[in-house]
This record gives sequence, C-alpha cells and structure tokens, in this order.
Amino acid sequence: MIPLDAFDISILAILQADNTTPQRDIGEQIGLSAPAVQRRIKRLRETGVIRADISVLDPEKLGRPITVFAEVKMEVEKVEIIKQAKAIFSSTPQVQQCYYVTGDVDFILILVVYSMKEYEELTQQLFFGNNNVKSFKTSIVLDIVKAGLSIPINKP
Amino acid sequence: MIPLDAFDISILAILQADNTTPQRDIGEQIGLSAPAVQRRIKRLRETGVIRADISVLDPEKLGRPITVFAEVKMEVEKVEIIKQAKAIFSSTPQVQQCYYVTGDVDFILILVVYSMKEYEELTQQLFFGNNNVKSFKTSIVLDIVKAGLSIPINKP
DNA sequence: GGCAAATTTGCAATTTTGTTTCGTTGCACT
DNA sequence: AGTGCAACGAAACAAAATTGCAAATTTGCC
Repeated sequence: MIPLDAFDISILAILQADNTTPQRDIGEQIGLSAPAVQRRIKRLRETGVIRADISVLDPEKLGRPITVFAEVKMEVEKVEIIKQAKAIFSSTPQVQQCYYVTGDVDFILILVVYSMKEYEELTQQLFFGNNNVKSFKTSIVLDIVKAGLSIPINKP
Repeated sequence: MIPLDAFDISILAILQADNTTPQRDIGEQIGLSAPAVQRRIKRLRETGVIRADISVLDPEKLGRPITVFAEVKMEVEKVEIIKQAKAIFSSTPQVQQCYYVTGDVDFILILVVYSMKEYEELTQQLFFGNNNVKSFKTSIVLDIVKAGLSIPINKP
C-alpha cells in the first residue's frame, strides 16, 4: 500500500480533473513548490497510483459510434475459463470496459461500434463464437448521461 | 460536424492513449511539424472533439473503493421524469458512469463507494428515496478487467 | 484548366513549463 | 548532541509549447 498524504490527494484530485494543469499552478493551489509537486507526480506515476494520462474524446464528434451494453453469462465458472474470457475481452478494441461481477451474470461489457454490421460481427466473434458463453443480453445506449473514470476522492 | 482528416485521426489516436506525448514526437510519427500538431490539437479541444484531458487513477491504490453496477427501472418513462433522473445521477460524485438504455431497464450506473455504509446511504438517496424509481438491481464488481474511455478509431 | 482567396504549413524566435541540482530544514533514531 | 534520511524551496537548466511570419498547399470559382 502506497502511503498518500493530503498533498498527494489534492494533486490527484486536480489531475484526474485536468492533467494539463501546470505544476506551478498545482503548487500554488496546494501550497507547495513546483519541484515538490513534480517529484510527487513522478512517484505517483511510478507506483501506479496514476495509471494513465489520456485525452477523452467525444464519441458524437467521431462518426456517432454506437455504445452497447452487454451482460454475459458463462457456461461454467472455472478459473481457467474466466481467465481466458478476460483476456479475450481485454484485447478487443471495441470492448471499452469489462467488469467481472457477482450476481446472475458474470461479465458486464460496454462496447463501442460504428455500425450494426460491426456489432453483429462482434457478437459473433465474442459470444456466439465462444462455447464457454452460455448466454448474453445487450442493450443499446440511447444517451451517455455521464461517463468518466473519476474516483471520488474525499473519503467520508 | 467537424471535418477530421487523417492527421487529426492519428493525433486523436495517440492522445487518447497518452496525452503526455510531446507534440514534436507526434509530429514525427505522423509527418507534421510540432506547431502544426499544436494548432490541430488546439482546434480539436476548442471544437470539443477532445472533451477532457485527465489522469486515470488506480482505485486499488486509493483505499480499495468498491465498484458497484446498478440497473434502474423507472416508474414511468415521462420525459420530465427521465430528465430529472439524469440530472440527479450526473451530479452525484459516486456515480462514475450513467447510461440511458433501451430494453427492460432504463438506466445503467457504475458507482464507486468506499464502504458498504456509503453504498447503503447512496442507494437510499438515489433509489429508495426517489419515488420515480420502480426497481433496481445491483451487482458488486469483483474485477475491473478493463476500464477506459477509448473509442476505436479505425473505422471499418 | 487557371487564378485568387483562404488555409495550412514549416521555420525561427519567444515564452512557458518541466526537470535537475544543490543547499537547507525537520525529524526519527543512536 | 550527532547521524542519517526524507522532503523541501530557490535557482539554474533543459525541454516543450506557443507565436509571428513567409512560403506552400488547398479550395472555390470562373
């Protein structure tokens, strides 16, 4: 477990909202010098607390892709089967998100495709083409009301 | 609709994987000068194609928050009711993602909480406390197999 | 096809930002 | 008190982003 003090928490809160914020500005906001901030950010990256730095794109502006939500049930819940499924889902670019969950389904996926044809091919490849998949159910996303990866940072 | 040429597409692909990539490197990769890249990025931001630039944090390293998946069904699908629900979900920090979908449920949510107590309070506030919510079902996420916001960029 | 207007580019100079160095301070442990 | 460690800030430095400008490319229109 990496120890995080109040400064780290503040830095993380700022960066997960906008990682183009200059280190000087961050320093000013939290009361630290730019180098101190820089060293902390470096450590946060090295230790994996900051996992990635990315631009978030607007799907609407990129050819209006279709977001699809899928629930998947596996035939058997053998470790090896699950592991294999995870690997397949992870490596598929159209799979934007994949969660392994409790309850009556095993996986929850968020898919992004550009056409129904691509959607069909994808379901064929991921679900029908996989004997370990017992059943699946999909829903079309009508509206992405909110989509982020922000983690609430003020623990109660 | 904002016209995007091959250069823009390449730039977006790079930035959505790593937005700390120096503009000079981007230019080298795609065959453009740094200023040209910079001007394009600026325009992409201004036009909203790039919606945000963020650091992605590792939940595991931040006090092991619990990710919860929730399906919500509304009493009636009146526009006003839906609109209101969207507003509530959007403004709740623990709601990391919210999708309005077709099918037998109306909303799909991904929640992030730090304790079962917080989870209980949240369901009370969001679901039990809202008369327009007919029913809801939640699952605990055992493993975040893949979580990103990347949009596949090579259109078929 | 050819021409003019508008865009977009690359280069060079400037500014801003990020990084390294170095000396100092606070603190736990002997 | 003395030592070692960790983190800090100020200043110097390196790297990257941004701007101004002239040349080149593209676009729209005869």
